[in-house]
Amino acid sequence: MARGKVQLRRIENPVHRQVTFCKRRAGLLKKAKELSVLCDAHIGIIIFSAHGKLYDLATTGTMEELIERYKTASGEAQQGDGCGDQRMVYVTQDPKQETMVLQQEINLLQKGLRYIYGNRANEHMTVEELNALERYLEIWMYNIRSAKEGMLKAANEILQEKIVEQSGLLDVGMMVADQQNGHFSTVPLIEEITNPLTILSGYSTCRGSEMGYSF
Amino acid sequence: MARGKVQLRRIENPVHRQVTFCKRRAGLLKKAKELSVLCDAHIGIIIFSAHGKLYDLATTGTMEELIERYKTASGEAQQGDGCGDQRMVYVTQDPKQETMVLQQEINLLQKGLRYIYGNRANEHMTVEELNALERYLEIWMYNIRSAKEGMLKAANEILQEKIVEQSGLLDVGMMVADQQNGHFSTVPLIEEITNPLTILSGYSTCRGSEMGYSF
DNA sequence: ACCTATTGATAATC
DNA sequence: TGATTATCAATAGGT
Repeated sequence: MARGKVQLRRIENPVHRQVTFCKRRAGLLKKAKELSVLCDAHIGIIIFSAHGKLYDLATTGTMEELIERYKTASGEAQQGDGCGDQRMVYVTQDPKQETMVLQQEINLLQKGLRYIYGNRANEHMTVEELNALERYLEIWMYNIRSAKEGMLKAANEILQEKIVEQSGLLDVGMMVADQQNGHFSTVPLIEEITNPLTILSGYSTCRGSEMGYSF
Repeated sequence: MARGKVQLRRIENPVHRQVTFCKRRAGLLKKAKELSVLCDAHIGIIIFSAHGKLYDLATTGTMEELIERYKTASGEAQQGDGCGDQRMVYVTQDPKQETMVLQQEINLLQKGLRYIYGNRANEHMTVEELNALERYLEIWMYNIRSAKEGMLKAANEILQEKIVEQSGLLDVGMMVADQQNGHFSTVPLIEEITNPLTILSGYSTCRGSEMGYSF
């Protein structure tokens, strides 16, 4: 890319190769994170350096989850869509897969519960799992707050209707308070919710030019 | 990239999102192949689109091979016994009661999951439940971030020890940077931490290996 | 590590 | 979809 076109073959100079490996590896992972955020994709990347060192990334949940999902998805697979140059394996989001994703998330949540509430000596969580959990929670909070907002709006609309109907004075504050402690089952949606995991609020950038996770 | 800087957040327009997904997915896989060729790296990529379609790439052998290798390489995570356990939220003595509280919370979480993921028409949550869930999540986030900070501090201490041991010049920045995309990938750099540790009075004397952290 | 000249990727548009 | 192109982003080579 810069100062000279690069040939698409193994870099012979070991120093250059190592430097390029570091730079491009960072670039690749950054691209993956961007794709994940921009397009609701769930991406797992496994990189083994020439010397066997492992680098990995799971934009959603844990790598284990993605691997499990991969196995079931690739098991029943074929076909391709019209777009890309790569083989595409799985076709549609079937209930089985969706159920599995859900179950995996529940498992992680339960593990997190035991870890947080229980004795940490009996429950071990990797940094990766903790990060995955944190991302889940952020998304949940977003969804929950959206839902509450939606409820409030719906409540307000109903109030408005009643006010119009009666064309009279009504103690609005009283009614809203009433709804809050009661049951309001008709929950308005915010928008299409494909998969909450993917409504990632863009990852934050570390100060400087490095990209990283929010802490 | 072109005609306007892109924001790092989910693309709302479904058409744009799909187009970008196709383009960037192709770009990502191309980059991976280049990295693999240029630097002798073995790379596996798993991509699930928002609709559950699977796209994958294995630059070397099969994905299954890479996955097996991944499990071996990442499975070398270790764990230790717990050190003084901090219970930040609930302190319930009776195991039976604690179990019950846990189970209740799990039930709420699962309900929340179904609510968020599934059809909201089939799952109703009251505002009160949503509020409770939100409180749980806030507490969780606090705990998870604390745990991560504890891990980081423990990791730093180990690094410090290594530096002292060698009583020589070691490029710490390099080491950490190297780990960024490796298995410490989600742990922020040392320099970025300083203050947050004040939250963690309880962890200060603990070593990572003594706390059940898996690095 | 850090800096730029270049190349490469891609968002908008047709 | 498939091209085109104006711009932005990644990075090779050098310090």
